[in-house]
Amino acid sequence: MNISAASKAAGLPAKTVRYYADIGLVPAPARSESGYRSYDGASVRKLVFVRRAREFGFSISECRELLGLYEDRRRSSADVKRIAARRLAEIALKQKELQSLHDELAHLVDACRGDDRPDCPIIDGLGARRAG
Amino acid sequence: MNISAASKAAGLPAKTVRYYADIGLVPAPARSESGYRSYDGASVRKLVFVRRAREFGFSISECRELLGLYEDRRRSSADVKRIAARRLAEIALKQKELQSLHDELAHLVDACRGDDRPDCPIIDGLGARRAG
DNA sequence: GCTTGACCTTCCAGTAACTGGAAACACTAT
DNA sequence: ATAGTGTTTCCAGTTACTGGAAGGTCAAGC
Repeated sequence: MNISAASKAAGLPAKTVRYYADIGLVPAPARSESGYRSYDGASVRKLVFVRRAREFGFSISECRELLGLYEDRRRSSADVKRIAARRLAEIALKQKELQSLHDELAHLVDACRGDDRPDCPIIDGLGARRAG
Repeated sequence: MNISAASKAAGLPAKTVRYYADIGLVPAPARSESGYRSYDGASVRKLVFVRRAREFGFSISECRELLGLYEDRRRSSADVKRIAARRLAEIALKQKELQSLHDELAHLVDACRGDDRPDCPIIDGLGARRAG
């Protein structure tokens, strides 16, 4: 399996597949005689795992941790749950921030007539923070 | 007003204030005889404007646009509203993504006993995408 | 006048996680 | 033989800063 087949199977760009091996996130693949990278099912499964974890917003360094646990037959669920719960808390926080951002900006957009006149509550609203 | 006073007034690190002038986002400030940057109220107002816009998630390039409109006495509300509405749509999309991410990860965390046993729904759930 | 310390300057490098592109080699089909 | 596609390495660029080194400036205290 050359890199483009593996990258298609994993759902990642070939560049990214190379990159993940370069930084040691996944093991460097075997090479053909001519130097082509050669992938098997196990490598692809790891790449899928990493892609999924990245989609969940885990950082590369968290992916390293998770991948370690993924490969370790003796890992406890507790370790994994700890990392996932931390990530979940970050997501919840991000959601709250995004919500207040949305509300504030939506308020400004609503207050803006959107016509040709220079008077604009959005610009005014960006100029100074209101209480809250 | 030296840079640290201006940066405090604007609510930005001094490094960032320098950076914004370096990339031409705000005009380069006047200099004292000894080469110190010297800020006035107008520069500070612009910096506050940029800080606020950045807090709203506008990119530097969008800030450039908005700042241009902010400074242009003849700008129409429509221009500003268009940029803000686009940003609002992006925020809404991000919110939806974050929500499904949250739900899926929360589901996995709930399904995990979090004990010492190696059986772990989170790890399993990262390995393959379920329908949905 | 001299020192101390805070503040200022420029410049270079690093961060996260890739992505784009050039130059050159390998493989396949015609 | 040649064309076209796939692959390799390596370097640079992206975004929006941030950290740090080396050195100049200013005000206060002795």
